[in-house]
Amino acid sequence: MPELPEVETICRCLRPHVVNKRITTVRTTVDRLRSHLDEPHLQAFCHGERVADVRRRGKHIIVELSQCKALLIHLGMTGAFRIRPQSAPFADHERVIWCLDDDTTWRFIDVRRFGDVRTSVLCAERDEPPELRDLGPEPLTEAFNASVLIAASRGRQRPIKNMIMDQRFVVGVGNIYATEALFRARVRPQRACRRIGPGTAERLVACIKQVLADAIEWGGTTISDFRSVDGTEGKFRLHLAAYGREGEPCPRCGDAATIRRCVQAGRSSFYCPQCQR
DNA sequence: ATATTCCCCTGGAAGC
DNA sequence: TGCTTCCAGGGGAATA
Repeated sequence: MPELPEVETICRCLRPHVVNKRITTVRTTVDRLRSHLDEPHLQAFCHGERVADVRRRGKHIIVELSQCKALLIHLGMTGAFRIRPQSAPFADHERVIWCLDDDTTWRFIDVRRFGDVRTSVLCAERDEPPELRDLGPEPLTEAFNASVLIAASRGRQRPIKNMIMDQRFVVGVGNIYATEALFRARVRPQRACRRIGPGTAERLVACIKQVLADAIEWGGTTISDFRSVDGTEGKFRLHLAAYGREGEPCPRCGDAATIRRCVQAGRSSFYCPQCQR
């Protein structure tokens, strides 16, 4: 569900609720999410800790505690957070509950349990957790640029869409924003990445950055599940040009062309056969 | 090494 | 109405 703009939105919304609060207790309601959930370990790890910061790396959320300890949280497809009073009973699909010292609780909700809550230890404050070392550059930084794309494409046969969704190449881009960026850049998702020239690479990189920045402005995209910590929906859905629009006229070509759907790497792609080449 | 396919899980929508 | 099938924003393991 959540890609970079949704995770960024959630981090911004979560921060004021948890930063500088102290964790008193951790409760889990299931044995496992994506990986095993060890309640005693989580409790020992978090007990008495003050939340120093909440930040994002790709689609991962890093909750920094003191002394380089951190929680690594991934939202998977349906993960979300809610802040509720200590007295509120457990609701459906609440998987991990942190009790804070201000009489509130911070709860991780995840219907499909594709999410993940792990503990980690950083080498230094503000450092990258070792578990995330293989991640590619952040798309909204200078480290992600056309030469990186060209270099990663060399000698590769895979479709460009698969490449930009590969978190080792660039982080944070999932199915929706890959689809939208390719539409904006007029690049067909099936195009072999090695067939992307320097000009097209520049255009595509710019479109990836722009679509992610736009989506952050609108608080992300809500198709069905996504909600921020305060329950608000992402408004970027109204600005999707291609995603989910199979059979509709292309926003660029008008009635001259119809958006098509195909399946790549097991996920739906949407594109205009006329203006995306 | 590289590129697909399968699978984890649940619920909502569409089809019959 | 009710049952079945398909589909979903992610990612990692298994497989060609």
